[in-house]
Amino acid sequence: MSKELTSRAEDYSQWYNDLVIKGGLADYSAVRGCMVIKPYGFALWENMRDQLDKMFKETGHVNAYFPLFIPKSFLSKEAAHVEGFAKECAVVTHYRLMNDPNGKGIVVDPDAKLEEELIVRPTSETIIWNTYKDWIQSYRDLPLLINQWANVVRWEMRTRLFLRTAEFLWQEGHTAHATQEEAVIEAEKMLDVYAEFVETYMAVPVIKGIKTASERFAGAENTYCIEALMQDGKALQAGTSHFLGQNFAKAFDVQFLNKENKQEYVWATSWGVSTRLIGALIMAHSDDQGLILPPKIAPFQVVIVPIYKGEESKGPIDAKVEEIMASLKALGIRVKYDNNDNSRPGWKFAQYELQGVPVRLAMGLRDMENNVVEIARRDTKEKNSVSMEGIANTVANLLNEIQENMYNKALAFRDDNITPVDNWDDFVKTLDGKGGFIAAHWDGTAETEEKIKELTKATIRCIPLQNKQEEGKCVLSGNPSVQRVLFARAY
RNA sequence: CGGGAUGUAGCGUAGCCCGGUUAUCGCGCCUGGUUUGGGACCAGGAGGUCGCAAGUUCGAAUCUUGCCAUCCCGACCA
Repeated sequence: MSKELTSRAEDYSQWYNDLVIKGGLADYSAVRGCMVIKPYGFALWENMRDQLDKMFKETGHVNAYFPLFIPKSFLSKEAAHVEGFAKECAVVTHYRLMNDPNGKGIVVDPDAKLEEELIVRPTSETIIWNTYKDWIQSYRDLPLLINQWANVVRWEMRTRLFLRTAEFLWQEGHTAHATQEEAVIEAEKMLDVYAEFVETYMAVPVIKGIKTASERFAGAENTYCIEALMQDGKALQAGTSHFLGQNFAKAFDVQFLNKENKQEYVWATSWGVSTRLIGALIMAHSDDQGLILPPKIAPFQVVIVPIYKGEESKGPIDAKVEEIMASLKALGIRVKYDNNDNSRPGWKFAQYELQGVPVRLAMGLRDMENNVVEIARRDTKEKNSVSMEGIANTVANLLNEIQENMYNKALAFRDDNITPVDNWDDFVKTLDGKGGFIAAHWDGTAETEEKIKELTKATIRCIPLQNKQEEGKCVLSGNPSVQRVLFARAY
């Protein structure tokens, strides 16, 4: 394993790649644009997934699974939807291979052409709504609140580990409701679930808002989002929740009989977060020594490193550590004991810092004699000798403190990087210098939005929910505006 | 798909301009030993279609042409 990590200041992209690869989370694979999520990275994802899944179930949702393949004709039933996704779909055209009759190797059997091509799902709205059509007849069948954990494929031109891979893991919730009001409430509720998860568990502060028409999901009436800020001043869309209106219900003819015995189209939502969240986690917290993972979702919350002095010290140290392990596990703390004799303590210290393990304990003969243990926290890199008395509680309290500290630090950074701006010069200067979110007046037109994007690469990340209404002039056009919106360059 | 760059061992690289024994070095890996409080040391060892193909040449990692792949910057996007 390589020691050298590119520094954040030197090359931010390379720093990020190094964190992912050398931190042991994932790697590029043999397939262009696809990544291998390694066991350590997948353990992180599992912790995130399990917590989200719990929150979905607490809000009344159930899990199901729909096919990977979507008949081509389904995708084209909703006009905006196909428009948005057509350019990035992988297509299955054949179902069989054969030996190359002209030589060596294997070729696609031309006789095995599919009558209708299958699309590898870029998202599952169409196949799901085609199914819902059969599941929904009456208002008594509503609401239908289903989530699926799945992989999807979007054939992106340029990929980045976790942030944008050709295939990614995610969850997608798809709900059907009897009324518009109920569907809107659902979309907003799930946005709240996402925000709570990202802030409480990932320690990444987010801004809840709605997307402008041009940034909206293909086929949605309204897209809610949570936006996070990365350490390089760029924004990252961390999750979205869509109010789909009756668009998919109409496209797939999903009607129900209401209490008045009248046919109505159902109202829909969809919402999703993906492995991209791991990218957000990395870029929000890490430093030049490596990853810094929040205790609530870290694969290991604590690693214990023994400091041996000759063969004879191993037995006693191992025995003492077993004691500590038992007391930590009794409090539900995820702990790893690394008494691998092939690497030395210094190597292990550096390695676990690179991997972002929140707390490290080091136990040697010297500590045992004094009934203490060395405790080091990853977020601040502070090291202390603490008493073995009540060590489990000491660790548990420290884990909570780290979680809180990580959030507060990220929050302070985020808040310092929301800059109100009132004229075009400052807008450009702020964007090129400080970066971050810019709170500026916008005249509400797609033309201005597009123009700003062309000029600066900044997009409207969102119009914050419960946004303060105030009179102002658009930062570009000078036309009247009723509120500030958040601009930023984004991933 | 446009602009730029790069392909040499698992990873990172030297050599290429100016063709010439057995392709350089570091990390990692294997064996044995000594070690262990911040990325250990000694000794020995294994590992290569020099991205692929064709051409020039007595001779190609090196020159020429074509192809392929990857990365970065755009466009696109969770």
